[in-house]
Amino acid sequence: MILTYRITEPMDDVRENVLSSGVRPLYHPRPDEITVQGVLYALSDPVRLRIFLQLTASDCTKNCTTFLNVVDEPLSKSTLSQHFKVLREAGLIHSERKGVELQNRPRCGEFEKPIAAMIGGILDAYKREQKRSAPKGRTRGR
Amino acid sequence: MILTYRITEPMDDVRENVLSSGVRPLYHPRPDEITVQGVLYALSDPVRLRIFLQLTASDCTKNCTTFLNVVDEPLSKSTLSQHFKVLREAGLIHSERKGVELQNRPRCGEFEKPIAAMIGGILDAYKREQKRSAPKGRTRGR
DNA sequence: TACCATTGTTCGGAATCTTAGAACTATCGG
DNA sequence: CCGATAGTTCTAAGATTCCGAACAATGGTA
Repeated sequence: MILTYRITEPMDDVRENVLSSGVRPLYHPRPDEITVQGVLYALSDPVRLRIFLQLTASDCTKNCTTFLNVVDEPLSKSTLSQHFKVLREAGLIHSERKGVELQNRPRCGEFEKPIAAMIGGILDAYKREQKRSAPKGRTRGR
Repeated sequence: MILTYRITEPMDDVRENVLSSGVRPLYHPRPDEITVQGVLYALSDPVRLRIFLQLTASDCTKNCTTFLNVVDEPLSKSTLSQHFKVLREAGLIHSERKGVELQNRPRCGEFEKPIAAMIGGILDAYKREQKRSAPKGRTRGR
């Protein structure tokens, strides 16, 4: 996906300008800065697609750790952190620091019309696909 | 995107089974084998998205060489070949050998409903985005 | 049949991206 | 202040992607 989507600079550069505050501020693009290509790239990864789906499905905000087991093999914290950054900088989710954790929610309400329609189509198709492959003897309850 | 989308085996393995016919047969998934994830991955690359858009825009088939300059920097033949393979194996295009060249066309008519809607949404949003960014002193004609 | 031009594929190495573990920052609760 | 928790950054290993070069298949021409 090339450098087109490297939005943030190395930490050293940041510290120089911000006089060492420690944590990098969270970057969120404006709705009109959200691109088709950026969204497709963000959702082209199975982990990120599932995270985004689950965030849109439930109406509440969720922290990152919630998704450590979003796919079969458990992910490392650092990988997850990276995935959230990609989703955030593509404009798909909003993240807010709340105490020690990060509250993440989808930005569905903010998308411009065509982007909103596109994302709706993606989520819809994905949900149907899931529904079709899942229903094999699901043990109800525990 | 991991090996999930490595559909074809190394050439040596192929030759063993096919008793050295030379060219690998072109793999096309059935419509019901086309996945959301596969499509998103295929279109997450700027080159492939543009190729696909241009194939759907014009109604005719096009060979690979046509797209050597689909983005600013000209691509190499080998890279282009790889991109077409990805689009084909994701189920987005159909390729047919016709003499010395490959005729490529989008498979739009074949997609299952949800996938078709998803792809429609993507292309629509992408077209609008292009339209918005392009209109700066376009020299009409030559 | 031999030869050459054209189109696309495969191979191999360099460049780039992704991942995970370790070290680190920041916040909250005793 | 100390320990526990949640995320981030760094770095090195592993995977992908890209290109040039060599190759394969077809078609035309002699």
